[in-house]
Amino acid sequence: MNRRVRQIVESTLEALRNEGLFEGELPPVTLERPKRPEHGDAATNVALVLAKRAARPPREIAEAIATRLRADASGTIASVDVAGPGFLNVRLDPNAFLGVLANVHAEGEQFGFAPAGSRGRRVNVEFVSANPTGPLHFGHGRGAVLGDCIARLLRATGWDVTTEFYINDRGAQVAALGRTLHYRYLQALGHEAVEPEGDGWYRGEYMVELGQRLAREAGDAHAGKPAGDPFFRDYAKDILLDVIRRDLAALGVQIDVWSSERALTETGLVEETLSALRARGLVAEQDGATMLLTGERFQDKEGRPKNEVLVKSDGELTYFATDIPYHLDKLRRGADLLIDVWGADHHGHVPRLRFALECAGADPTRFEVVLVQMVRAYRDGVEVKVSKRAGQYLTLAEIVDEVGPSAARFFFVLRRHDSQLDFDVSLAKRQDQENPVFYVQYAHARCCSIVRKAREEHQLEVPAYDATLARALEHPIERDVMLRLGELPEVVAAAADARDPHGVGVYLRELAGLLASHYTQTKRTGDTVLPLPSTMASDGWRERWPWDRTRARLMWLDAARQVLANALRLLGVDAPEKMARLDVDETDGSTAPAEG
RNA sequence: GGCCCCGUAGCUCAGGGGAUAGAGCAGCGGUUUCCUAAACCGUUGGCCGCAGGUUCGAUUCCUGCCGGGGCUACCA
Repeated sequence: MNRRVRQIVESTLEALRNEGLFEGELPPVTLERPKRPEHGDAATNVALVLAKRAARPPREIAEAIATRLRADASGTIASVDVAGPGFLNVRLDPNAFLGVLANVHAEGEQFGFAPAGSRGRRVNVEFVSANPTGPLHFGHGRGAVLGDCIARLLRATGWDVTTEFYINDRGAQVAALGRTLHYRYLQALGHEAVEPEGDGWYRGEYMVELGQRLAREAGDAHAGKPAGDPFFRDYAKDILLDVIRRDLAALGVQIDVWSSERALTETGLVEETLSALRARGLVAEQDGATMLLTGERFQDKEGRPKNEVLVKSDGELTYFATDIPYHLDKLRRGADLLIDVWGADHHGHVPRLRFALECAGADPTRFEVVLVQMVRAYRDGVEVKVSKRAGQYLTLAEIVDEVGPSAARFFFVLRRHDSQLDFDVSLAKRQDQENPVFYVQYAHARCCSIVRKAREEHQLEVPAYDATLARALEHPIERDVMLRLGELPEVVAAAADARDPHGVGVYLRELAGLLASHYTQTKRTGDTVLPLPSTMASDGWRERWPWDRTRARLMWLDAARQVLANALRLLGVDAPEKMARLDVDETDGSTAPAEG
């Protein structure tokens, strides 16, 4: 609907340009929903933007535009006001926003999304990419959900999306994993075993279990092998990768491609890339290591120019050395754009990798990184502390199990990705309006419930869109809701563009809020969608009941239901048709968190 | 030291060049307890961390400072 208004404004501007009011390109027409209702249904500041170029007062330009908009014959615009410093406040013709219902009904599950089958540009979204050295921890969940939602958003806006997980199955971390398994395996066999030195091993309980499992499966068949034997590394890695797969699946995260770093090194692509860099004179030996020369681009702590290590003095490749060919490989496989979701603790590597890709001949603008800030978990108002040293951490699986995948996903997406997030586990479990997931899901379930009740108790189906019928929608909230429904495409586009689903969550809460207000308000005043029991208790109520309004509202409510479902699907959150009726079984002693 | 993120109502957070800065919770005042849940309506409450700058216009962009968090490996 805003699209139609925008088109009308744009063609108006074009006409005014032809008349010589201003020159050059059309300014971008931004339409916003005014905060104050008296400012109409849509407002634009184009006149203010144009004022300088046209060398005329903004209000004068606004008047010129307004005059033409008022003459528009498409039946979209009801009135136009010039206000304040030169805003154009547009009031829509009722037909225009009632038409939203027609669009929603026509497009159904596709409403808000790019047309199916549109072949867009190809994007590779890589996320999580945790070391296969243990179950995913709580913090990984945020990156996982963010990456998955970015993928969904891009798909919804016409991109051809591949999601990818890069397995760091080579190098120091998996070597430490192998040593750990060796140690725990010997322990499980009852052999004398020496604890690996320092922090070079994984202290988590899961490794004890893994050692016992190996001992159970193979007896002492592997007891003679040295700690560094690849067997231990691979055995542990394979099992833990399966655990990670399960953790992600439980969260509803879809990974299309699992990419092995080890396999990459075996293709020769790493050597190829190194030689290419060497051929360009960008590589040098320094202190026994092979370095990428970065000129003055990067500095160390003391501010001295710093080169980047590619091959360590012990002959091992750094992750940086394999990251370069890995990203080149993703581009070679046909991606027009690479998006990596990284923890914010890696932010220092973004310019380095981009620089290296550029050195290797790739287009650095095709490489984007979304940095996700850290998450803290709170239970009953106190932070859930973890001990990294003891190998104890809050696992993702634990949280998903506790609050369910829908709540986990919604909570991870509640804040912008570049803000730190406090995840209130107690709140995520609550079954009341305080809990934003419950609130939004309940709005959807309530729509379903009313539609269901209409069918079952009143033999009323949701009517097909009908402009005449739609005119029975007179409640002010109904109008607000229709305006908001029409905004879904813009909300989706903006979220996709920002690589951040957070705006969809905000939108959902606002829409759910409007629907809740409508429900409770009408219930209070008695003009509900369906007749209340008290109404039906009186004689002759059927003749007095405004059935057209009921049918109109069913049409309206069903559109709202559809939009809620579509937006929830974008976040991977369930849109239940019924809320499980909770009986009073709250015996876990959880009390409302006292903030303080 | 350098770099990144954040600072908006008592609390949790939206808004990211435009009009009188919003929501939820908490507080206060009312109404209601019947389409699935204690909700609804109204209302109080803000130097948008501070100071400069850019701009016709800054909460929004830039710089500096203050406060909070994080990163700063020949680990990933």
